[in-house]
Amino acid sequence: MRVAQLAKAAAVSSETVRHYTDLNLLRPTRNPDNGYQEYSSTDLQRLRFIARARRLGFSLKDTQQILSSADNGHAPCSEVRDLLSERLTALQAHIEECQRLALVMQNAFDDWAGKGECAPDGQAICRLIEDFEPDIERRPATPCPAH
Amino acid sequence: MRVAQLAKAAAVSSETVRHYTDLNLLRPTRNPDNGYQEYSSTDLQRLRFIARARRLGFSLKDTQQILSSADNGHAPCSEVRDLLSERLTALQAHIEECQRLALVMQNAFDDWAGKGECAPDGQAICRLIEDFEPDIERRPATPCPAH
DNA sequence: GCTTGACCCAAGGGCCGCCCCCAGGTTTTA
DNA sequence: TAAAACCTGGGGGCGGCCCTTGGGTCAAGC
Repeated sequence: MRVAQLAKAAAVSSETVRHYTDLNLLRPTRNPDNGYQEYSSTDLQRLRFIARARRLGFSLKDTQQILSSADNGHAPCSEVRDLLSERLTALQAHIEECQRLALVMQNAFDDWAGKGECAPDGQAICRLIEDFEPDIERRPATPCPAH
Repeated sequence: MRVAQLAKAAAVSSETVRHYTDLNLLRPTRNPDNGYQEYSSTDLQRLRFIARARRLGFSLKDTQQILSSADNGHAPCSEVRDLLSERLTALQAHIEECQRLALVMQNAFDDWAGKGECAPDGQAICRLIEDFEPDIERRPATPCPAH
């Protein structure tokens, strides 16, 4: 199969396929006539595996490690279990971090409901923010997306 | 003040100060003798403002926009409120996404508790992952960190 | 046979918010 | 006076792709 076919079969983008190929997660052969990448059904299996692993919260690096374990003939299953539990713990910490931030934001929002506009006086930038100082907060270890 | 002093006064790193300076969020003058950056108390105010805004979940781009509003003599407060509510909504969506993922991971973990090792047979990579397909899942709009 | 459009390639930059390194100049401290 | 601590600009790196540039290739319709 070629890039687009493989991508479609695993419901990812062609760029993703190329990216994984660059990372050596997929190992296509070359069509000597035109230089195109030729993917096998093994590649499809690997790609689907990667997609599932990512859905389970593994990083690409995790997946790389798991795959190379398997490539070397080791059963990666206990490794996978350990990794998953690590990732789950980290994810839960991340969620709590985000929830704390959401609380801070909600509090700020509520506090501000009654305050009026601040005129720019050449001193203050925006009192809504300047006057707000949340309870002692630590930097999130895993930053929450501000997007 | 110089970089390190300013950084300390706002409890951020010198690199962060330099980064914000590159982004034109801070506007130091130059000491003509040695070419060092000289920050004013206004810069300190701006830096503290930025730090607070970030603690409230705003992105640097948001903050840039708010500051330039203020620079242009507009009171950014209503803008700030709107942005905050947008960011809060996005954050809540992100949290829910992460919670769904955590559930999937937890289910996977529980499901796997009873399964044994899978021997590498040249076909399966890791049945634990390959056999697992979570309930119909969509790609997270805001990806959760797998680290 | 020729165009059109869909596909393919490699290489590189962009996103975000910094952190870290380099190689060299300056200032502060002991 | 020497060491330690600071400063400069420029560049690369993180993750996981996405997008662009500037080509080459291929299938289908006229």
